[in-house]
Amino acid sequence: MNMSKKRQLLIDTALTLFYKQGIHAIGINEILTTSGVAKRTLYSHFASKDALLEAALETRHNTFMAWLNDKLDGANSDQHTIELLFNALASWFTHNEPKLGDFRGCFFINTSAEFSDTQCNIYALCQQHKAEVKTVIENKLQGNNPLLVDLICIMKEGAIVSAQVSGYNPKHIESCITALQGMLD
Amino acid sequence: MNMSKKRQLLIDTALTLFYKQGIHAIGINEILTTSGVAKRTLYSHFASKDALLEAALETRHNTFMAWLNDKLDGANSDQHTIELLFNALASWFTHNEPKLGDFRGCFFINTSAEFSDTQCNIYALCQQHKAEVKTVIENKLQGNNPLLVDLICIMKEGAIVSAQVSGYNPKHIESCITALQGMLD
DNA sequence: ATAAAAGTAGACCGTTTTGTCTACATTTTT
DNA sequence: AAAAATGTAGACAAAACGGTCTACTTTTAT
Repeated sequence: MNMSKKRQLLIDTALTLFYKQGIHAIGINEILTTSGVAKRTLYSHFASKDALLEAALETRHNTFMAWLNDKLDGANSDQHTIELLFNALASWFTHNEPKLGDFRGCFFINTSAEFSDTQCNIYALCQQHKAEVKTVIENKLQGNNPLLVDLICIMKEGAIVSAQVSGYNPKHIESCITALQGMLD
Repeated sequence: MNMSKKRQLLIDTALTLFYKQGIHAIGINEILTTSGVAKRTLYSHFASKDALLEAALETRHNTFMAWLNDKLDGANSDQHTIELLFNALASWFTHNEPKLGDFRGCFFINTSAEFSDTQCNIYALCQQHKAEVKTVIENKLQGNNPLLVDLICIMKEGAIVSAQVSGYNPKHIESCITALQGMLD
């Protein structure tokens, strides 16, 4: 059965460990001992480690999209949307978003960094995630302004990576908000 | 001897493979067979795989800084500096910068993604690299405008990551240049 | 109730991992 | 020229890797 409790436990455990430690740094056995599930069970649910990773990416995607939609909900102007978005990111960076877990960059960016084959399914899932996030932002904005959408997304990625590598800096978030809102006039 | 030809060959080979495939995805043995060097030789030069990686990060840092300085050289205005920077990035993304090798994101961002311990030396090297790049950009700009510097760096990271995950899009580069130049007034 | 099906546990397998060791070649010093 | 130090080669080792297999338990369907 696909909705097995163990199956979901495996996905959740894998996601947590993959996100926290990196994919190649985590072995199947560590996922099994952490979750308390047997190896045979894992391989009855998933064909391979990669298949488990794909399921984890899907789960993370759903979690993130729900979180993002929630955060952007109720915006009454583009100015407001930009503020909500980057304040949500700041909250994530400072480990105040329990739904997303302790911040260690973007799971999809990190995963892309570990997979060199841009043709593989895992890479495609990372791309898709980014495309869907962009669509959500696009739809939240009132006017049709592709340049603004691109900039918001680029600055979002830049803010995530900077927070991960160089550490969180509230000034960066403020800079992004100020710069983007300055483009609305 | 530290300047051994074999030593440098090992670093260069490791850098190429690590950058192209990811660090945990490449084993010591692959570096050895590719370079044609013996294992014992590697471990007389480097204490561990991590030590080799540190040397590779250092080499990459020097290469990148030389490339960046070269690209930004001769700018006669902040407007010009921004243009030179982002056009250089675009050229990198499209594999037209032989000094930097085939583009697969930023080696330091990718490396950070694979190492979870933010206290380890490897992470520190990634941070240092980003700080030094920021300093170079800062010094190229005429006025003292911390907000502008932060934004340039954030958009630079965002552009790199977007090009890696979602693919290169010339419009993104143009958007960055336009937005940043719009802030100079 | 019983039979079939699905889930579970963990020993096991071949490969690959990082790193060591012995034996030999080359270079440097005296 | 001889001796000491350094560099090189590749077999080797212990552990960890992803993945399979046999035996057993639990759930589901009739």
